[in-house]
Amino acid sequence: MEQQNHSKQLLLQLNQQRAKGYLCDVIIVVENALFRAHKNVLAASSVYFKSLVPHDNLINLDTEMVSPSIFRQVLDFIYTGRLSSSDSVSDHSISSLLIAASYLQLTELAALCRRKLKHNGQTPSSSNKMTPSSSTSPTSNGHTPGPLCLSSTPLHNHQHHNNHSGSKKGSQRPGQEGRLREDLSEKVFISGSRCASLSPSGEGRSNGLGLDLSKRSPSESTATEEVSPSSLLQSSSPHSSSLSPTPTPPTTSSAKPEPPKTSTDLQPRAPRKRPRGDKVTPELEDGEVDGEENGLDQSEGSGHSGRGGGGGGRKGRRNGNTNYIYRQPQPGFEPGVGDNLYVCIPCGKGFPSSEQLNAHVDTHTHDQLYLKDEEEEEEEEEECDDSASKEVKPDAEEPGHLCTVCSKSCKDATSLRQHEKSHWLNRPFPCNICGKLFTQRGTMTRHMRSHLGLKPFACEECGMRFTRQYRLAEHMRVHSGEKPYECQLCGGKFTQQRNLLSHMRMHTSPS
DNA sequence: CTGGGGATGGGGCCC
DNA sequence: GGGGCCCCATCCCCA
Repeated sequence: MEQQNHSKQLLLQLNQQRAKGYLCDVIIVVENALFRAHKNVLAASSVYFKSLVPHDNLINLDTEMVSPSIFRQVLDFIYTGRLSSSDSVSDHSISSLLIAASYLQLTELAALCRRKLKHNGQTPSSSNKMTPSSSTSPTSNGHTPGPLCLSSTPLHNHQHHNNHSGSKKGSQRPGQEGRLREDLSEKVFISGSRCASLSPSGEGRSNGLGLDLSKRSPSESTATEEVSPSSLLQSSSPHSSSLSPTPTPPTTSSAKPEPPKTSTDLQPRAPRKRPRGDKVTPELEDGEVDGEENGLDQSEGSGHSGRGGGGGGRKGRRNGNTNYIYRQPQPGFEPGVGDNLYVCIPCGKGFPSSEQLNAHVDTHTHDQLYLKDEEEEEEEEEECDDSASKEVKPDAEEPGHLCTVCSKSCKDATSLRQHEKSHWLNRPFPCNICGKLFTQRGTMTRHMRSHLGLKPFACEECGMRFTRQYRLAEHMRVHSGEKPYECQLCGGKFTQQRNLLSHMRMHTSPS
């Protein structure tokens, strides 16, 4: 007994889910475009993806090998077994597809392309150099094989992933692992910079994550094919910057040399049973993007944007401390509930399709982005809108470089400018993943790292990793036992200044 | 159950 | 852009 159309129906369902972003657990970045997909499907179709998806939730493809339009066809093929209509599949397109298929080790697609070219009288030789059979496998590290890279290195030897596996099993000392990871992280950053320079727009700005944060107009962003719902949301921002990959070889979110899969893997020898109970790791855990951005996973809480869910979940605690300008869900709206899988972060409205979301996103005016965060700032708002938010004047006439808003004295114009940014109501730097807005690019970049799990700083003692060097230094006192902060009232000593301050509040509080 | 301490994550801000 | 620091929030452990 056999269900005739079982596989066909299954694939159809998967493709429909992909279209909606439902349960998609990986994002493939190709130039300006983001493609959401299912790891299982990719792994089942491509040896290349199979080597990457277990470790990475964000895969950056080499734009020299595959363009967004081509990858779209590739993805369509993976999910349907068919190529696009013939009109769009010219010989040139087929050649490009063949290159992409070879690069991605999609043997069936590559064979299909070769047959097609042969049928059309073309010789696929030029592309054949990348065919799977020629062992041009992408370097397993995911760092692009590139046209000139014909390495047949076994995937497991791949430095990047090898590092991963080694670290998990403790075959490597935590410290060594940490150092290796750090190196890898740096490599990624370097590659990001390099790629930024290759950005066609010329405006490419590396965000330090290997992602080009070049500003793009909403129309540009929304026009991007297959952009994930979350990225669409980000794109809705006037300052939207589509999450564009740097034209580098498949760099992956793995800039993080693969973080431990679970919190327990990070377990320091001891301080705690787990680093943070509320947070497995900041990695882009499977489904995190979907869950948080699409509101699909209600169990995961409201996520970064703080919409819905009442602040539950791992990061709910952050809600009280965040200054989302654009976070309040519409009353009565429950993101991700029912068919409204596409949620607009700014207003919290849900839509059943990306098209409807896109249309809705366009209705947000520029002004909406600059809604005041706090009512008490209303008075300042006028000043800021008139002066600071437009262009902070050099303030050369102010003797002490006084802030026009709070009269704070700054040592020079640069400091003043930076200080005045704190008064700006607009936050020109949006996170492409959760949509949160920041006053400084550096803060946004740091925030993005938390999404992507980039933790360059590793403790050599326990292997625990941090996003900030300062945190690592702070953490090291756990191992050294150093307690440099002493309470002047009771003599209590603390490893961290903030805990001393917390302690001091205990002394000073009425209770 | 509660409060204090230890430890960590994230954002703001300044240098 | 990155480093450093501060602050807030939170979680876990333990007395």
